[in-house]
Amino acid sequence: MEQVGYGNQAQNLDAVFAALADPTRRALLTRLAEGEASVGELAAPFQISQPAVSKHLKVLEKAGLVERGIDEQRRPARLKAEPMAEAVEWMSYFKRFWGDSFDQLDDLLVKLKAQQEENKDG
Amino acid sequence: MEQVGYGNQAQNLDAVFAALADPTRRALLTRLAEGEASVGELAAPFQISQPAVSKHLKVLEKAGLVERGIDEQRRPARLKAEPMAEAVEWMSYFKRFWGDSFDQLDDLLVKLKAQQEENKDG
DNA sequence: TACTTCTATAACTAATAGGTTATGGAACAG
DNA sequence: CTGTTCCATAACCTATTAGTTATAGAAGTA
Repeated sequence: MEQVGYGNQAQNLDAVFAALADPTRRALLTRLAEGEASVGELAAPFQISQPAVSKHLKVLEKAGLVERGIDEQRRPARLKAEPMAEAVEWMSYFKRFWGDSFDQLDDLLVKLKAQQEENKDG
Repeated sequence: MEQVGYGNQAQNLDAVFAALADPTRRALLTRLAEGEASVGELAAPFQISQPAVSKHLKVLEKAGLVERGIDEQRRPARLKAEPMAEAVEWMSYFKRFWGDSFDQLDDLLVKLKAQQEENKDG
């Protein structure tokens, strides 16, 4: 049984929003959007120590935003963006307070989906 | 110390994501979506002290998510959701990673629309 | 084996966050 | 004025965060 509103996802939302609240971590995610990278590769552009990057990666990992792999000595990090969808979903509750842009995206996707259905039928 | 310039947008994203990382603050925003409320009204349902709520409101205010008014002795809080749009915009860069197939995108859409309907009904 | 590379972890520090109680001030009610 | 209501702020405590340096271990290389 779930209550309406927050509760089940709240804990993960805590972790996701907190992870995104740090500019270095956001930059790491942006870098990872280009492809997986080792700790060393991630640390290089930021001029903070390697242990600091390892810590950031751990925060991202706990939020579910990053997965780690094994490649010889390396432990490459890989982006996992799904938790962002939950964050966006939570914020979508408020979209009527910030205007139509979200609605427009929504409309566009509905139209595209409808076209897909048309193609299936025809 | 910062090495590579994070801009004003980044600073605001820091504040917005950090503000959203607390479940009490998210609950306050959800409450404010129903309309403006005084500090006392906001504090009542949560079992934390009034000064704690005042602090949370200050965090939300600095993130631009809340505005304060004046009504006799009261200082009602009012939702301002625009900064959420910036947060969503930032995350939209990663949309391709949480579903590049239309079916997955459609799943998200269905969830969002379901919430929308809930809001209309509730 | 010995050395180098890559990363994690421990130990420490300084700052911030989230909570408390106490208190004071501003705005109404009498 | 007196008292009450509403709220902000101060002072304080504890836990967490973000960084550091030092070190150890695992894996590849000579």
